[in-house]
Amino acid sequence: MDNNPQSAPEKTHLEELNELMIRRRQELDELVKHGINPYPYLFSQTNYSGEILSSFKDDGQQVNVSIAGRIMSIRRMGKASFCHVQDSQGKIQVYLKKDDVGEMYDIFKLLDIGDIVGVEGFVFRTKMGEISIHARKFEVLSKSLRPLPIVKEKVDEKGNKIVYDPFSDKELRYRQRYVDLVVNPGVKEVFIKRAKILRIIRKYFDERGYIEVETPILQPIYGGAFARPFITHHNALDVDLYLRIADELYLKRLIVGGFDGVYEFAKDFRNEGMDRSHNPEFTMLELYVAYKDYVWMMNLVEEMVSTIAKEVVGATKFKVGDNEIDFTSPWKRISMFDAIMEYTGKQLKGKSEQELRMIAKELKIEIEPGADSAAVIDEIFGEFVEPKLIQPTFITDYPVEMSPLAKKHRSEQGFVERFEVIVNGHELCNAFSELNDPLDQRQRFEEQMKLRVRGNEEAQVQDEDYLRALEYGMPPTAGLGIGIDRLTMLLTNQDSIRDVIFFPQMKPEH
RNA sequence: GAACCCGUAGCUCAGCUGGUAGAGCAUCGCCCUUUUAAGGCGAGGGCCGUUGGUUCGAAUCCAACCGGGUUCACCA
Repeated sequence: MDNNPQSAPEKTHLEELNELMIRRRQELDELVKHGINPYPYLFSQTNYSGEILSSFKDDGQQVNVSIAGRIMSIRRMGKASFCHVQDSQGKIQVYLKKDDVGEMYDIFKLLDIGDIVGVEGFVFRTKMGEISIHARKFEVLSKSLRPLPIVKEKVDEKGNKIVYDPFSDKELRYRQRYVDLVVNPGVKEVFIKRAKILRIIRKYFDERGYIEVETPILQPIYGGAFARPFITHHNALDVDLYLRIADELYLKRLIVGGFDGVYEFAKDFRNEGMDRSHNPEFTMLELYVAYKDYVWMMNLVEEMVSTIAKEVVGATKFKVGDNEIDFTSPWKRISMFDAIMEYTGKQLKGKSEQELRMIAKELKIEIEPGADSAAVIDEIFGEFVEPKLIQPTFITDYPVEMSPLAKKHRSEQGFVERFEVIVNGHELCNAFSELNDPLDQRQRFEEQMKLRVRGNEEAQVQDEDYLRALEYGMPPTAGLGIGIDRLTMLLTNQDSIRDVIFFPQMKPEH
C-alpha cells in the first residue's frame, strides 16, 4: 500500500479529503492494480435477501443463490470473515473463507462498509443460528469512497432490535437523503407507503372512469387558492409567470370542455413560511366530477380514505401520535357555525364584521386590523375548533366570503356548499359544489379584488379566461383537493412533512 | 418574522466553575477459518460552525453572523 502520498490531498467540491477518504482511494488503486474493475457494468443477481431468508428450510438441501447489495458490516477473523449485505429487501449475512474463495480473499480485505458487491454461494445456517450465504465467489460492483455512518444493531432475548448510534442528525438526514435511506430502513418504508397511496387513489379513480390529466405549472395568472406565489420569467415571451398554487381553475376548464371526471396529482408551490406541515412545494390531488355535488363528494372521500387506510395500514382504526384515529365510516358531519357553537358557545350566524370582532375579543383572540369577517371567523375556528377535532370530521357550509370558487348554498343564505375534512387537528381536504354561475363568479372575483386593495396579498386574482370558460357553460360539478403529503403523514404516523418528502426544502449548504 | 435550544473526530456523544481535547463505533497494524454491538494487543485521526471581543490564556465567557431543531406567528 502506498503510504507516502507525494501530493497534497486532493479536494472534492464540498470539503478536503479526510483520512478515511484518502484510505478508500488508496484501496481503489489497489483494486485496479490487482486487475479488478471497481466499477463494472453488470451483475446477474437472481435472488434477494428477504426471499432467501423466508424460503430457507433446514433440510440439508443445498440451495445456490446470487445476490447484490451494499456491505453494511464486516467481522474479519483472520482467514474467514462475516459481513452483512443489504439489498432492496433487507440484509443477509455472508460468510467468506479463504479456502473457498482463494485469491479473492485478498481482494475482500480491500473492501469496506459501503462497498457494493455481488455474491454467489449457498444458503446455510450458522452455529449461532443465522441464515447466511456461504460465498463461493464474489465481485466488486462499486467501490465506495466515503465512510457511511455506522449503525449497529443488536437483537435482545425478546427479539427486540436495539439500535446503537443511530444516524439521527436531521440536517444530515435531509440534506443527504441517500445516506438516510441506506442506514435507516424505516425511511424507505414511509416512501413505499407513499407510492402505494398514490397507486390506490389512481386505481380508485380510474375504475370510475375519471381521467388523469396534466395542466400548466407555469401560469400567467395564479388562482384556485389563497397563497402568495413564486414568480418566474419566461425569456422568449418576456412575460412573468407564476408557479401554480393550485390547478383548480384549469381542471374546471376541462370539465367545461366535456370531461365528466378529471384528476391530477399536482405539485403546487406556495411562497410562504415553512414548518412541520408546510413545504414550499407539495403535492395536492384535485378531482372534479360533473353532475355531482358536495354531498356526493363527502361520500366518495369517506369511502376512498377508508379504503386507502385499509390497504396501506391494514386497518381503518390505528394510532397516530398519541391518538387512536378511526376512519371507519360514517364520519361526523357538522356545519362550521355549529362546530364553533359547540366549542365556544358563540353563535356567529348573521353577525356583522363589527360583532364578529367583538366576539373574537371576548374569546381573547387577536385579529389583524386588515382582516375581513371571513378572516375573523376562520381565526376563531382555527383557534378553538380545529385543534379539538381528532377523529375525521366533515366541517360543512362555510361563509361565502371565505370561498370565492364555491357555489352558493341551496338553502342557507350567505353560505356556500363546501366541506373540509379535519383529522388529528389538521385539515386533510377541501371540497365544494363548484360555482358554475359565471355572473356570480365575476362578482366573487370583484370582492376578492376589493380585499386585495385592502391589503390582503392572498386574495384571489380575477381570471378573465376562466370566466369566459364558465360563460360557455360548466355543468354542476363537485370538486375535491387532498393534501397528499398530509395524508401520507397520517397513514405513516410521521409528524413532520419533511419525513414524507424525499428532498425537503433546505437553506443552501454553503 | 420572533423566542428558546443546538453545532466538538466519518457517525453518536462527553468535556463548558477559562489552563489549549476525550469515549464508543468506524479507520490503520498484528493475532484470530461459524462471528454477529465478534474478540485481544497496539496506533493514527480534530481550523471544538465562522468572525470578532474579554483575558496572560477561550471548545468553555460575550457579540455578530452561518446552519439546524423546537415552539409561536404566517400559511384562512
